[in-house]
Amino acid sequence: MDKKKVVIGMSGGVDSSVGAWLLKEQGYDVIGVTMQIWQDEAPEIQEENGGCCGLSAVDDARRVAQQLEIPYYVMNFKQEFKKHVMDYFVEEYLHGRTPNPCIACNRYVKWESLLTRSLAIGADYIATGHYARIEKLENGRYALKKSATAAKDQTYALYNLTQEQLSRTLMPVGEYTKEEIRAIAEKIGLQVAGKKDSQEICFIPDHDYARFIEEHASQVPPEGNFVDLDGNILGKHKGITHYTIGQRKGLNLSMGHPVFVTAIRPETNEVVIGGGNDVYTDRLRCTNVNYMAIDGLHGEEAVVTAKIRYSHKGAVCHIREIGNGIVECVFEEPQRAVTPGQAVVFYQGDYVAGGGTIL
RNA sequence: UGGGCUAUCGCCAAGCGGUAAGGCACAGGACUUUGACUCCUGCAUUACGUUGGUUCGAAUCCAACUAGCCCAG
Repeated sequence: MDKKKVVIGMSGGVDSSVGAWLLKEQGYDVIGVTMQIWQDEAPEIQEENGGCCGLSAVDDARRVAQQLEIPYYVMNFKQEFKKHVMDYFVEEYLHGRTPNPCIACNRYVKWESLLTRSLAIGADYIATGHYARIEKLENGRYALKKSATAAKDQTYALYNLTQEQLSRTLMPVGEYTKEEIRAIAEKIGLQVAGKKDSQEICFIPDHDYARFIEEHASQVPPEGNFVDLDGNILGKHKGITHYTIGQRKGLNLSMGHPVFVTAIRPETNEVVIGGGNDVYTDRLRCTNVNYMAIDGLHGEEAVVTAKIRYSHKGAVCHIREIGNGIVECVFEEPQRAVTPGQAVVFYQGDYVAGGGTIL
């Protein structure tokens, strides 16, 4: 009757800390691990970030592990992170797309790399402090289910996990609300109870991602023209890496009414500008689809609720395969700022049916 | 160089003798485990092309000057 061994990724934040405690309460043999992913050693900067990737983390996480009396290790995943998250991030922007680094980090670093190494040291599962639940459905597939708190649901950023990964993952905080988690943290005396939630891209603390791209790309796209939908030149832009679909701020265009980026054209180095209504579309196509609750569409059309960004409330749409692994998604109501590079995630009820990368 | 018009915040633009609207842009903040969006706040040194004049008082009336535009050439 050996206890099941689980490795939990600890960021030093409230969620993963309480998650570790919950697992221990549930009778698991818990091992705490913090993933070293990008930090250079600049503690003072890191203090600002908590949560998912803030590796200021290490000290906090170690302290929590000591308090919970569980073994604790730091694992170095800098190479994996650089390749799958940072390089990908830069490359996407250079092609005029808008990446979601958290999704890539989840699948390739937090899961793929951490799971592999955890299994290697004899673990049965890995766990994280994400607000999501995992269930094995009647059809035999594993699927993410929205967390108990809709407001904190994090299934969107996890849609890309594989069946194998899901089958070996535990998400202990998914059954609770953020308030309950903080309450537990206080009850068991964790110092991180009041730590602020993380936000912004973790590896660009100053939020100046355009500069980050300049520093990490061999060459960056030059200045170019802002053009309207008819092709008229409206002004100069600073390089396509500075923009994303739906963006309003920073364009420095005074048209008398608000204007937004409606398209980015890497081929001509143009950024297309339009009014508020021009940024709505009722359809999109996506690729690299990962199926979760279902194993595919099998040529059938399906009606799902789709989220096109982390904070999107979700909208009803019809999806169908159109060949080459591409899925077309037609919304019943036009959606604002469908953005290439971002993820579209399909939900059937509270379950993640699948998702893909917007083209 | 003959006739006419216009000059107000970075851009557009109210104001028509009584003590500088508004929109856009911009800045700061809030929201947010991606980028955005959205929301809140701020944003014309007696300052309204310049110099004088008339008025208790002018961005608002007058004159000259300067600049730009339009018609005539």
